[in-house]
Amino acid sequence: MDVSHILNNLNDAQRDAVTAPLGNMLVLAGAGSGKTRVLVHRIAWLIAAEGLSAHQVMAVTFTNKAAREMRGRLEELLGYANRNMWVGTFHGLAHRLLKMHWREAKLNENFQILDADDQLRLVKRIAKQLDLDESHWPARQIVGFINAQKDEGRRAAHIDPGQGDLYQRTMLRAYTAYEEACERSGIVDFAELLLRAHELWLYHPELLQLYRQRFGHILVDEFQDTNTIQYAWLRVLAGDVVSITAVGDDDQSIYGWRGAKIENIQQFSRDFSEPRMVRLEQNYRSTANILNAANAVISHNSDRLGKELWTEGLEGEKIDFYAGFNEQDEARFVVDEIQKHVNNGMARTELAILYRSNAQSRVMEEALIRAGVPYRIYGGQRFYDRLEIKNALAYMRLLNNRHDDAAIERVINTPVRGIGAKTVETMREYARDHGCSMWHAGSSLIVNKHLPNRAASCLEDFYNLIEKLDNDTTELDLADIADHVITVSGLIEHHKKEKGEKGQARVENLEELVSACKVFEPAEDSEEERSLLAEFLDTAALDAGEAQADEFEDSVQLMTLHSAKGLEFHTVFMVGVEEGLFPHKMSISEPGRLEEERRLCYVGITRAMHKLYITIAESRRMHGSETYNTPSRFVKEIPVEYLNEIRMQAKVSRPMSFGRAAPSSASFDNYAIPETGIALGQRVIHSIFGEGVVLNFEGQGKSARVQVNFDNQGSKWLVLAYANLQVI
DNA sequence: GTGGCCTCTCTTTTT
DNA sequence: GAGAGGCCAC
Repeated sequence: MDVSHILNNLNDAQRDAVTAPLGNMLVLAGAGSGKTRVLVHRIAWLIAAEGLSAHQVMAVTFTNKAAREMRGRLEELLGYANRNMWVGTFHGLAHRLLKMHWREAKLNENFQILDADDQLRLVKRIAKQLDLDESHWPARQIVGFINAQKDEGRRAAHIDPGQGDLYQRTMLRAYTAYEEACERSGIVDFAELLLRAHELWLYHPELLQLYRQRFGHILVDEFQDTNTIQYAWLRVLAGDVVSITAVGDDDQSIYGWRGAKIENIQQFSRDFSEPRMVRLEQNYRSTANILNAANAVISHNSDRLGKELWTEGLEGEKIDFYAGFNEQDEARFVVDEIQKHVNNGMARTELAILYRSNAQSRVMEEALIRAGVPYRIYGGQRFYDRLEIKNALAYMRLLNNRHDDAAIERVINTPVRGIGAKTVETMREYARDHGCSMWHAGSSLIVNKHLPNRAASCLEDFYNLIEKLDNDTTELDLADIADHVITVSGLIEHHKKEKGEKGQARVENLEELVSACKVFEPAEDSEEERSLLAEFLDTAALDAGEAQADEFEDSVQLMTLHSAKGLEFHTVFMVGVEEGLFPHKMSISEPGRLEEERRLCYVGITRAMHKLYITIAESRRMHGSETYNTPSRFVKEIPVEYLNEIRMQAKVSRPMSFGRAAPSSASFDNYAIPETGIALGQRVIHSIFGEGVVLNFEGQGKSARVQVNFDNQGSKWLVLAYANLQVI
């Protein structure tokens, strides 16, 4: 077979990795060194040259986006779509296994996935049952504990209750109750997917045997992000039978907070026999300036495996640094620059705005909308995470599985139908006492007449509604089911009544859900026949639903630094690179977490191919109050020779007036800012042109910002606002 | 049981 | 600044 097309355009190191004989291999791949390329080409090589069938290859990634990308590139290279290949996220593959072997995993056939939001609600209810005071035992903390335990592969039963302090024992009680609740209603959270899949191997050697025989080779992307349970799952599956190609970069490990262990990279060499090591250090993505800046930043981390990226590429432009007066000004600068690039003919998809936290996207969005620039946001509030969508999905889940307590809790009284807290609490108690689901509890309560008449009849109406929905939709296709559900349940009506644009948007989202159902296609590789509804619900839980958006419109890309990993853009704007925001203030005090932030910065810088902008806002409104920020320490770690600081100087030569007391001649130098006592012009820190001018002044132990605009006639400067008097 | 109004809190990243 | 929870009047 001619395999030359698989090896064309690979450098020596890449070719080494691609053509390595079957066996364990660890590829340390720096940013932009062709990591995905190596993975995809290696799979093609294994099939073409090593004689594996697609059926025998498993490829694991972390995000659905990465999985889709890999599938797409494989199809391109192989020339056909691969239906048998197991390509997916850890969670997706675990889910697939559990669906196929639900009996062995001791699950209901219809088990549902509990997402983060529903998990938090469930834990809140449990904490209440256990009489745990919210202020002492925040539900978030309990969730954190439970997930951390699961990530380490520990069930409640594995933890010795005799050991530990009050904290441990309390957490353990909650964990135990939580496990029972999930068990009762047949729901499985994200971490549980991995844990159960691991236990499937441990408790069912015959299954393990089967899969060990089946898989000839496993490839793992982003290996530095594997956590304990994921590593264990791979380790057990592989045994000393199946070989693994692990690709990773310790400098890009950014999921420590989720239990990821960089150490797994070192562990790999110890656990897997005779691993071949390949280092990919030549960067094909970024210009030398960008790469040097990235190298300089990351070199401040200790405990690195050691790797220096180099490039044969051009030096390139310097990194532009811009300090905005506030977040509005920062956004305006970014959008102005974007428009310049677009006017020069650049595709908008080649421009990305990257930020530390989702909350920052809004200001950028508003500025883009004002300028009429199409954009697309990844992540953030996901489609399937929206309140109204989750409610609609909860109804659909009930059609699929009446015993899904999380779904019942969500919609039993949404829209309101006279089933109040009291009734629901009675149901919970009954369910707890009898170890049954809420649905079961409710019907028992009705039959045994344990409820006040009015409550009973309201509850009965709800049961009739669900049964009727189920009956009416058995013959319908997915989109019609969704349509039926949102109408008959009264959800549409409910949101129409909401005032303001919000209700309208929610109605539109619900309609969008119907459209999503219309175009939904089940995973091509279903090995068991399952209802389309069930498949849709699983997809909604595991996939963010980003594929819905029109991917092909030419739009500027907005996303968090985390979700940018693995992507590249011609021009990148890293915004809000301020101390306290990035690195985030929650991470500054712990050296380990600070280093993770720095790796995140490294990831951000290395997304840029040709041009990088770093911006900050000196003052930023966050959560309703103003904060004052200085450039991030990471900016200061970039040697100045790679930076170009953009500062605009205000040159004001016209007459101007300061509020009521208009000066007769114009110069900043001779006036004090009213009410502050600061003499203008003592020292202009910096200034910015926009609609008007914003000036920062400093002197006499104080600083101030003044916004100056033309008056209506455009002949006089007027001070519009002085802001943010600050003692320094 | 419902709905309006108040206060309080919590602020990161994702499957 | 938004969302959740508490409180109160109907």
